[in-house]
Amino acid sequence: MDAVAERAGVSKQTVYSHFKSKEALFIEVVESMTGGAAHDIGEDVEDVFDETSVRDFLLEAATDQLTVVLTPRLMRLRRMVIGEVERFPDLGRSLYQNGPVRSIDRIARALEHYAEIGELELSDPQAAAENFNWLVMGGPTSAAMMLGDAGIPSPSELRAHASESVRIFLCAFGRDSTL
Amino acid sequence: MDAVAERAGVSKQTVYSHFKSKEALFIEVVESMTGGAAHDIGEDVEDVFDETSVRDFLLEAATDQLTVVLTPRLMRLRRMVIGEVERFPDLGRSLYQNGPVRSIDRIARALEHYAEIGELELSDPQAAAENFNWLVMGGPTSAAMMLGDAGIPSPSELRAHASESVRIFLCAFGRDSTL
DNA sequence: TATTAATTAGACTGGACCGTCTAGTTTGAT
DNA sequence: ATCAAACTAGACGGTCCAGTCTAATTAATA
Repeated sequence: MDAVAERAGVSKQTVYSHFKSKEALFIEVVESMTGGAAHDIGEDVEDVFDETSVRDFLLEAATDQLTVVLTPRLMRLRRMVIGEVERFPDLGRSLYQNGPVRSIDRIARALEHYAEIGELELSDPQAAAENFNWLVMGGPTSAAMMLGDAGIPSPSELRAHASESVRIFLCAFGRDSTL
Repeated sequence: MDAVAERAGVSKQTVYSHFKSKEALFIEVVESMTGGAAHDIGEDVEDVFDETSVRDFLLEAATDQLTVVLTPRLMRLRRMVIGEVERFPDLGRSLYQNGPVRSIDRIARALEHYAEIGELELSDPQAAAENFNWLVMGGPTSAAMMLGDAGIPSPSELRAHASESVRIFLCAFGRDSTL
């Protein structure tokens, strides 16, 4: 807390006048950062399915997500929250909701749309969206979690990975016409 | 360390005679646990590709892996290590090597075999194995990381997830004959 | 039996750090 | 100008905890 005050250019007392305790400050930081990142992703691609093909939509969704999430700031946050999950379960839930769940829901809505117009063949959009999400994010995030910021792949690696993930997904859920 | 000594039924001094410091003990615990889990998985399925179909092999590999890794003990270890990655990067590397890397290598060898006998169509077994691994493990492990032990899916959910993952993978890499 | 090595319980040191308190200063509104 | 509210620097108490030290006990070996 001394370091926080110094970094903020403010006295420790002032920090405590804004936040009841270290725990309260920690919680607000996490909620704000996760909410902010979710907003960043949601803004970039907002319900413009109609104009783009499934493949292009998924590719953009994947690369956006990879580039926003795989940031040293967010990865540090994630590591910290995970390390404290047992002490502060709410933080973990918040991160999970504002992170994966939000992205998956957005993708699920898109998949449902593409299924309706006959470009995809799937019975459970939510499940398919989950599979897509983790196919894209699972490897890179896990590596970044355990290997530190050095484990964050380069932008070109991310693009290649996104494109291969989309290919696999479309093999499983795409109609012949879209392949 | 007091708690460790008490739990071991031993004096604190004795703990310190076996382990130079808390950090040293921590490291040995992590290496031992990760190595042990890797051994468990490797043992169950050991180079018996020839007798089983790709689908059955992948299904068994996926369920084995899910059931071994998604254990409260291992998930707690993983959370702890991730939380300390910046302070102890070696621990993270060790966990990554003995966990994901080992599994992926094993799967890559199998995929190569099945490609040779014409049951799979792939140019890069390592990359395909990575995709399979994270398709299977990404969702469940991430949920367990952030939601705590309560986020560990039930055995039946795991089976369903494994089977769906294999289906998707085979859509992308299977030969028509194997579908 | 005698001697040496290992173990034990528990006190203790030192450092880190959260949160409070004090006394003095700045700011802003009336 | 005045008064209240907010801010500042920094000291301080209290707690937690890693690692050491001590004095006594046990185990093992010659």
